[in-house]
Amino acid sequence: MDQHRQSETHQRRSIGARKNPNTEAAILDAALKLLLAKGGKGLSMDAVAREAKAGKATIYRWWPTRGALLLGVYARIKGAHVHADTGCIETDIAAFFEHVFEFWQKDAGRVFALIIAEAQSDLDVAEALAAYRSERINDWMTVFERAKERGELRDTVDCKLAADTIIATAWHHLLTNRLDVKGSDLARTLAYGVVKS
Amino acid sequence: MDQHRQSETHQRRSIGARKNPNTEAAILDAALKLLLAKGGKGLSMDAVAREAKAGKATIYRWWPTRGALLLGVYARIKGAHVHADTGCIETDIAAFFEHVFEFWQKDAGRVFALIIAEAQSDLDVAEALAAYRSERINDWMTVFERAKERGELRDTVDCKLAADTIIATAWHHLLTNRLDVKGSDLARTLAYGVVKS
DNA sequence: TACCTAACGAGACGAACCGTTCATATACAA
DNA sequence: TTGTATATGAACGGTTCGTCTCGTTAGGTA
Repeated sequence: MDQHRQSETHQRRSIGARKNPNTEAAILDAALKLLLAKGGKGLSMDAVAREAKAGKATIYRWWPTRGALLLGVYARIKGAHVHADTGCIETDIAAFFEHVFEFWQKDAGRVFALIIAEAQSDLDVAEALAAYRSERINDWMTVFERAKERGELRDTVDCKLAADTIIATAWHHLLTNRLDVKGSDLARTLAYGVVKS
Repeated sequence: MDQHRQSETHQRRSIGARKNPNTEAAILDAALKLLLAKGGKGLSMDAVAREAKAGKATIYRWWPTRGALLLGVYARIKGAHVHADTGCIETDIAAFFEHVFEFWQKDAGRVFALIIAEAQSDLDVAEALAAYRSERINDWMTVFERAKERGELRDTVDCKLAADTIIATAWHHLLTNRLDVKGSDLARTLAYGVVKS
């Protein structure tokens, strides 16, 4: 019968007046799969709907733009940021680069790079990215202020600018596809600068 | 008559077996105009063709992808890079940031940001951007090596990494829409790092 | 229980965009 | 003058976009 046909092809259906977590998972999985298989331009709403066997209205309901979908994918695969506290700011920075570059070398890097790209032409993504970036800056500011309190840093250091430079370096290596550098080299440059004492 | 109709609506036509410079100018102007008026997503090949009153085949012949068109627009409005040589690396860096941020605050910044974005999903643009970036890195490496020779820098400084950090900082401020910072503040952080002597 | 509301898959719809094809117009060479 | 090569613009089929409708499912509420 007709009412059985769809149940035979695939089972996922409405589970009532609430979001179906299976549907959400299927859509985000499909988006990530397409993204990795066909690159950023392979991620179209139509293709995701086909791949996930979902209705387009369902996708647009939860992720109204392509950028929102990208943010959803990244949130799904992202773990919590943990900052090492080795008592030495240089090794803290080095550990951060090693950790984030390794994480980005799996699928997450391509997703995050596309989010930065999308932010250049989608104001909502830009705002979400700015908020996320602000959190990361604050994380690093506390690390720097801790280091300053224990007398490791020069008193004139602007902690916010220092934090910003670290994030800038990380993003830059992601965007230019150079995630294979040694974190310790980057850390040395950022910790000591260039000018002789 | 039919063969006169098109000549009446607009005059630009083939000038034989060579590129029509008027057409090139009209297309690049149209692309820039759309880009500034409607943002990155307003720049479609169709819209450019309409705005420039040109055939799409003409556009695709000279700029086979959207990214190539972006590169063409940027090349058209970009001036030559000149590096100050004040004898002090910190003020050289500060002058660079002031100069490039001012340049980017006019239309060029939006164009270059979109090129970086496009490079995340277009391999050709990524290669062109890498080549361009490589030139800028080399510029800065010579500046740093000059400073090292006159004894201004620590001997252990990696000039390439230092150059990379400057470009990273500039890009980051562009991508996060913060071109209104003081170049001297950025220069101080990059020149002296954070760690006490 | 009976009704209301909301999520879901499917796909139709017009608009816009993509990349290509084709016919024509022009310059240059033989 | 005639032939060839290239630039140019209009048109075409296919894809994507974002919205909408439809029938179905199931939780929440009275």
